[in-house]
Amino acid sequence: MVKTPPSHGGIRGSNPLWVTIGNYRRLQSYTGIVFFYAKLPAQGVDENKEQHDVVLAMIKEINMDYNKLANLLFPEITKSVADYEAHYPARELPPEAKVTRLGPSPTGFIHLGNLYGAFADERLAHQSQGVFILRIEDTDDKRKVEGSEEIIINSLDYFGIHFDEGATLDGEKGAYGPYCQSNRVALYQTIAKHLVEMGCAYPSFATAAELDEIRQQQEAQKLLTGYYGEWATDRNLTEAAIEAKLSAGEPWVLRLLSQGDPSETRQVADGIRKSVQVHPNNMDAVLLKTNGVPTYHFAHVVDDHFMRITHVVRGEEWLSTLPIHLELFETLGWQHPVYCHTAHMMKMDGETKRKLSKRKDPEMSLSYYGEVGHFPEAVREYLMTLLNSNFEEWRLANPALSLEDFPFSLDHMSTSGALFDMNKLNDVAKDVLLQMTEEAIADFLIDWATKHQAEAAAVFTRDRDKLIKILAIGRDEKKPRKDLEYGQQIFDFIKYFFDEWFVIADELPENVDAPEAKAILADYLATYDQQDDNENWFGKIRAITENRGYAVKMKDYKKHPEDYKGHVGDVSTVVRLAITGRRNSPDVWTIQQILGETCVLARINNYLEKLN
RNA sequence: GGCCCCUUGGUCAAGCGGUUAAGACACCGCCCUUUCACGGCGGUAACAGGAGUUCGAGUCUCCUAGGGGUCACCA
Repeated sequence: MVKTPPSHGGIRGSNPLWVTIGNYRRLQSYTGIVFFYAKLPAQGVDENKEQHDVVLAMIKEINMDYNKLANLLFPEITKSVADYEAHYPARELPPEAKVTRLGPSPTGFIHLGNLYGAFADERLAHQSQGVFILRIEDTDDKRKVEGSEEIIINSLDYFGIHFDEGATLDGEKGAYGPYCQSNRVALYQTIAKHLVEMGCAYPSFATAAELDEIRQQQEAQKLLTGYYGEWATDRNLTEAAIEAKLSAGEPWVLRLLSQGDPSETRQVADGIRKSVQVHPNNMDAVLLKTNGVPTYHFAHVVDDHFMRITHVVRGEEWLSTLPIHLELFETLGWQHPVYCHTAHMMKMDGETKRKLSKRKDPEMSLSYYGEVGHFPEAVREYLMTLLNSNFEEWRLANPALSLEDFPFSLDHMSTSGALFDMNKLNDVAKDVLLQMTEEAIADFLIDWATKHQAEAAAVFTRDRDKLIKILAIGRDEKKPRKDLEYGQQIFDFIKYFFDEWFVIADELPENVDAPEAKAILADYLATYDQQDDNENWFGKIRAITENRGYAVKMKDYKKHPEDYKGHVGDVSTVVRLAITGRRNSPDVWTIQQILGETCVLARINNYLEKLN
């Protein structure tokens, strides 16, 4: 049998409601103003004059008690809510300006999914002449990792996410700080004290063992687990009992005295999902932990109110605790921000998809992308294709415009989780790199190698001009080459240009055996001239092809393969193999121009020897 | 298990009651080609299932199923 929530019987909103405290039952407005008061087991209100007077007296008394309790719990707190309202005035911004914030907890780990959300925050704010804030949510000591703030800031900076306000590498910036939650405890406690004064929060001394006991009973009875309703026995603690426990030094947490009725259903507007269905909260959620530091739920509400945040972008895992946040905003009489719950970025795990996990998916870590040298512009471009469904279409129409020119909008965000697709990222990268100059790519590579690829760093730095020439191959044409993706890939792709890493990696083509290859290379050496232009050079290839019985035209070979030893591609592949060590490479003549005569001849001679 | 979110091809996704159900990536084939790449042409491949509303449903309703998330003094 489901028990009726014992602590209320009224309807939330503008209507008053019943609340039970200890042996008393009272009727109050949802902002905490007490109208009537009666001893249990009263089930209704007797409105006769005599009782009314008694009630008024009791109200006076109980209000005194709340103030007394508040002072007992928070003797140090002397400021009022109004003081803070004055200290953090409304922002002076254009009407459409959005104020957003990123609130990472300093665990030192930040992954692609976080970047996805951060990018949305950033676009929303900066596109509307708003403000983008970095707030460090360090309310859990256990999770704190030394130096992780720096990692977070640097990782985001690498991907072009810059903040207007909040924590920075050298101190804090902005008038709504402090921006580390651990430095805002006095503020949280002031609001907490206010809640106690209103009779909307109370100290709870329940130990972990007691909570566990409650949970087990609830499970046995197949009831919803948690500290709520009549299970929340510390709601009934008398003033004397509280005082005794406090002076005995018993640890306590501050809990919300929830007044919600979960049997109701509400639709809440959401920036991304249009509307989500929730049931009002009835959990007496912990507001302040034993150490006086707030939980996320409380800190979020207080901070986003006083930092004057307009839009909260966060993952859909927060949907389930949204009712707690809504109740807090309402109880405090504050307007809540526009919630924007994003879909999770997913990953394939065996046969099924799942949310990205910091523990299981190190390769999703932003630091990983830096290590293998993904270009931030490419990652941003890819992320935007996931962020807004109409972005690819826009990009097709505006290939040269900056990403910042794209009108990002919440309306085009997906509500279902997207699988991260490395393939697509690399494809996007090719186009992005095409828009960059070779110099910019080279400088990025040198910078990347310096940090993550020491052996390449020395060579790239020494041969920067050569590197630029290599990167420039085939980019000027009407149909430019697109084979550059990310640092490590580019390094592997161009290694053969440098003697440090040059090796013969591939086999001869099927149509050519070793003696034949030697003959071809001998012919090639005999007429080799570094001064040849591309046309002359290819004329010589054609001559060798014809003289040795290969088809000069691919078409001829395909028609009558039996008439030839092979085709011109086979001949050039032998030469290519000698010079690059690979069967696949850009135009051989261009490569020779970059390598220089000495190097080309040496490589051919070495290969000839190898063929013996 | 309760509650919430989600569900169009392998992947990302258009679609807002009438379409031959777009496009991109990947894949396959052909063409071009001194290789690769690029490019061109073509192809395989989808509305989770079932009822209902309607002249007509991927689009609206309900149910079912599947996936995901969440149920802490973690965020």
